[in-house]
Amino acid sequence: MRLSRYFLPTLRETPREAEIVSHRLMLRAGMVRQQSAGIFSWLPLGLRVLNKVNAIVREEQNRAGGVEILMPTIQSADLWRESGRYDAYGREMLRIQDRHERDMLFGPTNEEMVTDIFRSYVRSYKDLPLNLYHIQWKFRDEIRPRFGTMRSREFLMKDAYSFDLDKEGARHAYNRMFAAYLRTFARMGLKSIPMQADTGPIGGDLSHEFIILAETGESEVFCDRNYLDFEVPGEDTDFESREGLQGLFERWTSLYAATSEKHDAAAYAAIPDADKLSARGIEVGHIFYFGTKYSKAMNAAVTGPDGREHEVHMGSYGIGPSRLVAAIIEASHDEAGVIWPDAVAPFQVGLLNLKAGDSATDAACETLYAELSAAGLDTLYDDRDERAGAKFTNADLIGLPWQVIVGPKSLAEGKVELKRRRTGERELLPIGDVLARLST
RNA sequence: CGGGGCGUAGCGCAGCCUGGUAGCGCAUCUGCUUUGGGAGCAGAGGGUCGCAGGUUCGAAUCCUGCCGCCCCGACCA
Repeated sequence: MRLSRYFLPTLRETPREAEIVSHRLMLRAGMVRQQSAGIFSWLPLGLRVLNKVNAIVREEQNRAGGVEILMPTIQSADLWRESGRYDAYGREMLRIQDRHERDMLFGPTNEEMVTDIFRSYVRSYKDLPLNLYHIQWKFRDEIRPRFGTMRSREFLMKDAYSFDLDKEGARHAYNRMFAAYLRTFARMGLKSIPMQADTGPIGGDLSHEFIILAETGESEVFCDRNYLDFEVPGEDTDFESREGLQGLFERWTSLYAATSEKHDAAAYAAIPDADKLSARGIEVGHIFYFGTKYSKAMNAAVTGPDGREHEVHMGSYGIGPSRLVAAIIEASHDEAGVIWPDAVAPFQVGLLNLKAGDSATDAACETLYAELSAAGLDTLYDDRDERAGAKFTNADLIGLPWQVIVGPKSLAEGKVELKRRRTGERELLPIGDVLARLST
């Protein structure tokens, strides 16, 4: 993409409303625009990141056996009356009426709807297990939205729902998501730690919040430092192996980790001092087993091998991609701007023509731009008629992992400069070596 | 919902107390000069001062009501 033809409205100054660093940088880097309290437009750069995040989420859901669907944002109140949640949900749910004065709502979540889909089609245990997920906009009319897309009213959520014949099956479904979440966040350059979460009326140990550590995180968390060095399950993870995933689950829950709501001071005190970690964190995922709560209320049952009807055991599994974008920035930035992990960077390479209009730098940049693009590297070519300083500042702000800097001085020796955003390291290399260097 | 704060040009702000024809920086446009870390000079454009009432000869400024946004607390992907 040529920057001169792109839409990247970066700001030199920080809009007043932005308090935390991710919100400030998302506004300054021209990623989002707030349209109303907690409601955002996603501008081109922000949308690219959001799509990268979604792609990783989708790949890992699919790998773990999830099947993607897409349910609507607007739901009928009738479904929610069946489960009893229409009255129970409270004012966080945005209630609306259509022209026929039928009660509708902007979905805050989709348990009812997915259960309705399930019960409409699935009759036999032979069709289980099933895990349906979608990535869709949700609306929760938060009392106080804040922190940009970290806590917005309209937000993107990946929500998956598992259906199993019994609790043992549901536990395996849970473990699949557990492993998938560890992989998902790790691929985004984040170290996530599963922490005990409130299980509500069901009880048991089957609810975890996935927390990433960040100074500006919303929750206070306590855990064993050794989690940071735990090995994340690899691509070769066998999601069919009940024993394997159960072992993984047990390993990743063997040490203490809890948010302040579930904090057990005595258990924490038992951790050796050197391993104690008290920090702030951001919840980026939440997985939950809730048994037959909805299948019972909404009559979602299958015939089992015994010839009898069984209400299915369900779980739900959320990830907030629009929050993750902010969370990634919270975890990865410096004074100059964002530092995108390679996997979610809006472009992999920024190509800086320090003297647009100069025939030598223009020609070199055109060649490099064509080569990089042909090699499948997403490249943002800063071909604007701006001063070098403006281009450097802008490139650092939007945080592309690599900067290829083409200026008249080094070009006279046939060289260009390669800068790694994360470390600030620069190296001069022959222009012909750039592609090979970036392809590794 | 309780407490606090803010709405003046695209962004950041001053002006308000003590009413008198709306200003600064950045950005934008034009020209010249500059050209490796958000350039310099000269010029130009851009504002129903959040909205509605009221007081006054006169309101960005004083009064009343409303709307919007932000921060702190209780709730949440």
